[in-house]
Amino acid sequence: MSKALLEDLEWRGLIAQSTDRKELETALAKPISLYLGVDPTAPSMHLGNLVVFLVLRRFQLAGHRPIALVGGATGLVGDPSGKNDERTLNEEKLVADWVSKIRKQVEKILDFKDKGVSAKLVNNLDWTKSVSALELLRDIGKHFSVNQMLAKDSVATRLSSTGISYTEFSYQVLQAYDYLELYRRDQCKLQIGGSDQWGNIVAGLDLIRKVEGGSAHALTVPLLAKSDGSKFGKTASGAIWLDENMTSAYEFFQFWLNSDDADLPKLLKVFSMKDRAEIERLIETVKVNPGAREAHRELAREMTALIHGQQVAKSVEEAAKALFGQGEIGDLDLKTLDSALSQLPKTTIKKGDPYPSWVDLLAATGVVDSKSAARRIVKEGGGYLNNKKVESEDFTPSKNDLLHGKYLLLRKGKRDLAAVEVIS
RNA sequence: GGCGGGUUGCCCGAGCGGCCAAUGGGAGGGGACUGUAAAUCCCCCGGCUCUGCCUUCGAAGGUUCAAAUCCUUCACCCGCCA
Repeated sequence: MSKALLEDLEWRGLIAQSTDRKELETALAKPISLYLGVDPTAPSMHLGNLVVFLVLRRFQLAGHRPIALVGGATGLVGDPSGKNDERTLNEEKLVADWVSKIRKQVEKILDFKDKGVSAKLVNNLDWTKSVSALELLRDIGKHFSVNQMLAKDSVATRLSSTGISYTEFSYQVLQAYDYLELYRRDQCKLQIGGSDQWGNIVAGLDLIRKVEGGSAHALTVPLLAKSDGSKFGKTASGAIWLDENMTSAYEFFQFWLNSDDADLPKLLKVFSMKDRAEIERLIETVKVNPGAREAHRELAREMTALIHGQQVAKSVEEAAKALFGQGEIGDLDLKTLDSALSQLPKTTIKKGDPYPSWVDLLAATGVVDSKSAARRIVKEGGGYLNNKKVESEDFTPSKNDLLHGKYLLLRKGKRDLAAVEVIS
């Protein structure tokens, strides 16, 4: 079991670094507890976080017990890893709010009902907040060598550039303490994380060895990049978030569907829970018949269902199918149109009110940033009403343009859609 | 502490009194080609009540008919010396 899991992770390209492979294999021969932490630095996790959480899920599926740690405490301090500048501290209340939002997302990814290896969710604030400064310095701090702390990449990088505050410098101590705590209370023997977490994780291993004389393990996952080397999981409008209010389910689905063919093999391996044989089959379809985008679609379905639920995934896919279909948009029946448009950003206008001009409408729906941008788009032939190009800047839609007497479908470019609904 | 260099639009980076909303590259956007892909080619890329007007060149003052460009003060960064 242990060997198969590690081999699978290896094949998927999900192992960046680990402590001694043989020992890790041995440890994994029996079910163990392992943990993964996220710091609440935003109201939602994004695809980068998801990668590592899916690895945690893979461990759970292989029979191990996952502990998801949300860093209510560490999030207040700020991790210097991978950051060029000191971060501004967030309000406690805000962080607490983010913690609760992230919790909900974690609950979708891991199985909390599994009888044997039910997942567990913890918040490091619970054991950190009552520790006094003196206790921390005497009981924990004593085991840290500043020499070693300074040598850590995250710290060294900052020392040679913009500097680092005592607060962020102490981050690794807190994270190490987390590992120790989980080692003690849950016999947690493995911590996983993004490859930028290696230093922090190792700090924990050292602490466990010094304080408890115990041995624990570490495994990191590579940071994901696209085939062209650019950062993965970013679009023009920013990161792809798991929160529906930040990245709609429709956008989320479209993100996968529109992925570069060249990235598909990697994406499938990293994100999909499908087995190796199935993934290899899908990769083959990309080569044989790329235009069909079967693999894109499968992945989009799987990911959307995981994060937004089966139902939503289905309706979002249907919406895309209807809106991008070959036929006349006006031929869609009202029911299909209703549900398709419900997935899009929408603005309303009151029945009887004068219709805004074409340019105003584009700007109002948010498909373009400003009226200037809207004019530009129209001039360039990138504005479409009900899937028909409208090149005149002074055009104003009218009642006759309404679909089923209530909708206008706006589009910028090839796939940026929005809806306008006339309400009474 | 002393001397010198820097801070420009999303990022990098020119400009160094009027011709500057500001050269060039990247990112991004539109079009063509396609498959709601990539590559390629063409075009665009501060805002608005758009033949004009308004706001931008670290911050605040000042000189001038006119400043991103000159002067003063402040903040931050980077070198060299102590």
